[in-house]
Amino acid sequence: MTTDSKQLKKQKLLEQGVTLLLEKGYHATGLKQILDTVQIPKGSFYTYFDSKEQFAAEAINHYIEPFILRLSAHLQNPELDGLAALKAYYSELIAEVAETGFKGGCLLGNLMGEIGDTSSLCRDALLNAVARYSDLQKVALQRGQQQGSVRVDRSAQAMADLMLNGWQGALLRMKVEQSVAPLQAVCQDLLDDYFLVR
Amino acid sequence: MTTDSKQLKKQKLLEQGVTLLLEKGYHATGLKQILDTVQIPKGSFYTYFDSKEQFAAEAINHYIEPFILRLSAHLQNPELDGLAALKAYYSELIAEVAETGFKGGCLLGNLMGEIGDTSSLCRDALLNAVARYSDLQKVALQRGQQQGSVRVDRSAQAMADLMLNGWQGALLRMKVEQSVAPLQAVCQDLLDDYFLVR
DNA sequence: ACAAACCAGACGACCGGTCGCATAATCGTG
DNA sequence: CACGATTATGCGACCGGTCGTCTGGTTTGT
Repeated sequence: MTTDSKQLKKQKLLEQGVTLLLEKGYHATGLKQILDTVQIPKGSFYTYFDSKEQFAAEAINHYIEPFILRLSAHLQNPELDGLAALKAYYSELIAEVAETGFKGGCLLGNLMGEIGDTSSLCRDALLNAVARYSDLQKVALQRGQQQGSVRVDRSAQAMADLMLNGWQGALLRMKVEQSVAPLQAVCQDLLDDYFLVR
Repeated sequence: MTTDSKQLKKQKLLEQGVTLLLEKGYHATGLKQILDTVQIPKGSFYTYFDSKEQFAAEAINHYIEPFILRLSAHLQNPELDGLAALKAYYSELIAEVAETGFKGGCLLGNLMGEIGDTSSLCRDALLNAVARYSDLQKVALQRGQQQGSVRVDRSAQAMADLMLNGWQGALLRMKVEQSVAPLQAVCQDLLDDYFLVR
């Protein structure tokens, strides 16, 4: 098999892996199920990945990339200041999750809860992904501070972390309440009030 | 077997169940493991519970009770106003989790993430538990509002939800960062700043 | 013809759940 | 009260299924 098509199959595995991990979690997702849907024989799995655990770690990185790109895109929109970019980004996310029926939530949050303290491999991947994501939000807030829309008596990093934590908690609530209301609430509380200049 | 000793064994099952569910999650915890540690034969499990799922639902209720009692206790301390009671309560939780090595986090949060959108039985239990817990925090904040320490331009319920969501998100961060810093940060951001009167 | 890559199937372990047998408790009868 | 018959209960062994992982025969490419 060519190196190209191998990478392509690996990509497909990760893509489907993200979907299933997001839908059912780590332990409830079988490798067989992932392999079947992308038509890759079970015996071949270990030519792509060392183990299920390492597969999940790669899936984590594969998952976060689009989110970073999308937030970056909003940040490069010259019409939006830092805070407005964040608002636009989260509005988009809320609209999307409403369409998909409140399923899944965030893979990062789900795996942090399920295996964040039992799989060191995944913990490292999660740490890295969260750090990159958090940094980007920090940048957005920093810009907002420079532009005068975001308060400066709290560090951008602290506000980014609060936003991220509140969002993760709201995603959990969304799951059980089957509603985007918690997501809207946290965005409103933080982006439309707490983060504003006094 | 007497009804009394049966209830006692059921209690033991729930106790150990909570411990293991908290430590490893729903799907990674086997009934056998729970039953072995409390010396109850596997065949007897279904005289206590209808299924693993229903067992988890009961474990959820069994888990949240002590937290409600503890927060209630702080609220009944006449020396503390509503906000101070919340601060004292969360300080206690942080101190405890630091001693236990950042393991587990919150059973409610973990199960919301793992099975909150796949097990309707557990979802109902989670909804109920979260509602009771959230209500109690709302009461604390309401009292703080009456006593003049908590801002009144936001509803106590909204602030209670924000606190709860931020706390859950911080617990996830704690797991992967192996540190109580996220917990302290969210408490400080909300209880020492955002919730204060302007 | 040979090496490398691939993959079917098997492996042992464990899952949640069931079932029939052994034991215990209750009852009927002398 | 004694004792066999009958019912109720407890539980170890087992069910079909799935798990993640490994191995060795087969295919592929050179």
